[in-house]
Amino acid sequence: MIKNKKVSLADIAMALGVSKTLVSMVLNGKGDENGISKKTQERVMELAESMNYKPNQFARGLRMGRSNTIGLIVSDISNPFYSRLARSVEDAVSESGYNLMICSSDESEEKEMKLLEMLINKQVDGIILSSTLDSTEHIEGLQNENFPFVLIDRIYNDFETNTVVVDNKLGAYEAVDFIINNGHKKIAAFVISPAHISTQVDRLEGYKDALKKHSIPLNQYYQKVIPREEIYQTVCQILTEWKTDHMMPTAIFVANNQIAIGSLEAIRDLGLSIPKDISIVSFDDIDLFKLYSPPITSVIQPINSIARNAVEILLDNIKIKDNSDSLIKVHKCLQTNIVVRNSVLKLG
Amino acid sequence: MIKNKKVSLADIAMALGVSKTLVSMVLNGKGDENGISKKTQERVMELAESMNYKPNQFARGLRMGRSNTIGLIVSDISNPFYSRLARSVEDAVSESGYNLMICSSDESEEKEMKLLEMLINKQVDGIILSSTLDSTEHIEGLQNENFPFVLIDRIYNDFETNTVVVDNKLGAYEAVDFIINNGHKKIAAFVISPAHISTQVDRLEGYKDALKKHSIPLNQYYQKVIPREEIYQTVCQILTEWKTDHMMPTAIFVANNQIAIGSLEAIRDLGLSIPKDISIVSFDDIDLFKLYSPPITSVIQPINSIARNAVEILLDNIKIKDNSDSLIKVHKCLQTNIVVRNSVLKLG
DNA sequence: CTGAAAGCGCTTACAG
DNA sequence: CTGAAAGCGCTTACAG
Repeated sequence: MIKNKKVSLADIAMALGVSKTLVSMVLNGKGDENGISKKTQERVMELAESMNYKPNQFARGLRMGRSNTIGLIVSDISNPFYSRLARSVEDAVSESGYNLMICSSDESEEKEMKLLEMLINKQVDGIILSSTLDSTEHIEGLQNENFPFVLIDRIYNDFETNTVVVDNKLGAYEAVDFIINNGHKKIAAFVISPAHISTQVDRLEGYKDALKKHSIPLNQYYQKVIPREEIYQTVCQILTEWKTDHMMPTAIFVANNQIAIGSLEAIRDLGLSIPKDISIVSFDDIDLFKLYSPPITSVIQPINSIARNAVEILLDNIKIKDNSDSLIKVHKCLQTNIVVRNSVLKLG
Repeated sequence: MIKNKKVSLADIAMALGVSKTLVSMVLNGKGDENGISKKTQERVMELAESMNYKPNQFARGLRMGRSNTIGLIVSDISNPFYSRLARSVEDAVSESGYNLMICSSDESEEKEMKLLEMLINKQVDGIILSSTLDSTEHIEGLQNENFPFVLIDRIYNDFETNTVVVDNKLGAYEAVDFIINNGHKKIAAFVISPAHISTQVDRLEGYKDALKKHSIPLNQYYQKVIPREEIYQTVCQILTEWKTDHMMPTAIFVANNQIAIGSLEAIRDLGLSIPKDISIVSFDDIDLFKLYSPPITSVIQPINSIARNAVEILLDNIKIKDNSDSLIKVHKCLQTNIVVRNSVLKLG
């Protein structure tokens, strides 16, 4: 039975004929260190239990300045990558007795800043952020105020803070290297807008590195930024353009699951067949890839590990802040894995 | 620039040489009704702005007894149906100035009860709940205490409260009717565990109704509850069993997207082809269905509308509670749509 | 071993 | 038109 009638510390103290101080100490596990007799402690515990006492979180937060809540900002919680990430963060965080507030920034810098402000205003104890911001100005602000946070998924080269990422460059490199090793030379890359996001920049870098290593000349014409609002249409356009120009690549490296979905649709609707007409490898693994025909080769991110690491670092930082030691910045760079399926044609 | 240095009402009052009362009134838009001069109001507003004043939410919450936060409990935020729902709820709620706390119950009754307690303890102003609970005991508890909440997706027949659902029975009926109209007679139904959940019960009802209407005898052997922990294995087993028994149905109605994914995989791995060997229609539309070959016919739920309705009802209830009028229970039953693709074979 | 008291920052009767 | 004061429920020095 869930009770709503609010029982307060005072009620318990009153009923027991002791002070609120004593009750508070006992309930917070500070009975022993304050030398409260075992008997008294037991009486307090029992009564609190039987009265179904729950400390008022507002009073507690007001007094202690902490909420036991952490915030998570991602671009869109309905994107399967982020919803899984959120799920892992939720689990990790709640194991440590924290609650989670999940927000979607919609890739809008303005919205993200509002969200950041809102979370801080709600006095979350820390934030895990996959930022859409182009400049680090606001994030540096957080840092200067010693506010605990960790950047995941997307980071900034020129700015030192807590980060948990995947080796996007290497992951992309391996994917494209795999394509090349299957005999391909005309390989395109699709990156999603906004193209300044580090994941997209790094994956494009990895793509270029792989081509370079195999002495395949880079071709701007094969590097496309797909606007996230109209993926399908844009890919159709590009494909048609390539076709009329007689410049159709034999393979495409897709840097993100959303572009992959739109591309798969476009490729199918234009009557192209994978991998006969065009090979494809995508970043991010989603259910669809395993079940598509043919199954799509893709680069898997260790989502759970990203979440666990981020939470661990954040919680450490929150604790350190409590002790007012100085914060040490930590970086985690996790490895991706390539799952080979049947979307790349063996050439020659 | 995000400021962390906390500016309080007292700081503003002090700086302006007025009382906290006045500042509080002005900032809460009660300046006019308390006859504060326009000039004073302006001075307060300006200073608050320039000092970047943000009211302390704990103090506010403690004093007013509300958090401006609402809770959402679903079984799993990483399930695409729920992640989209959560996203819509997030949008709707934030338009009204509320924040959202999303939690996953993992279909565990125990976890759900803890989550419920936690949210109430955090004093969320209301809860939107897709409950996994078999009995309504705890939910009735909430109701008795006049705590604002609305049940979505999953409901209870024997218990009157706010609900927003989809017409699961009709949706399933239409799907199965569609299958029958394509000439099928041996039609199986897959439902996910726990089978007591209203969505699964209702969809199975709809399936039965359709068969009855067309005078097709019901066959227990074709009605399967698939345990959510091992969907793929179970479906493989069932399919093999049907095959050896020479009882293979010509079509399957799948009551949930998770079973659909596992079933598609099982069907493929057993070398069966859709729709030649077996036809399939699923509830819930996910990206996969559109892109699968063949594309899967499915029943679409109006996710955004479910979310919007639930939020509207909840917020109304929260307001009513503030006015301490009595709460009126409202029920919304939304219609599903069937998207016909190519997963059902035309027989005869 | 235990308690009285202050104070976190806000809102809201109440008083003038 | 405006302010002094109480109180929401907690934790934590401080005192004994």
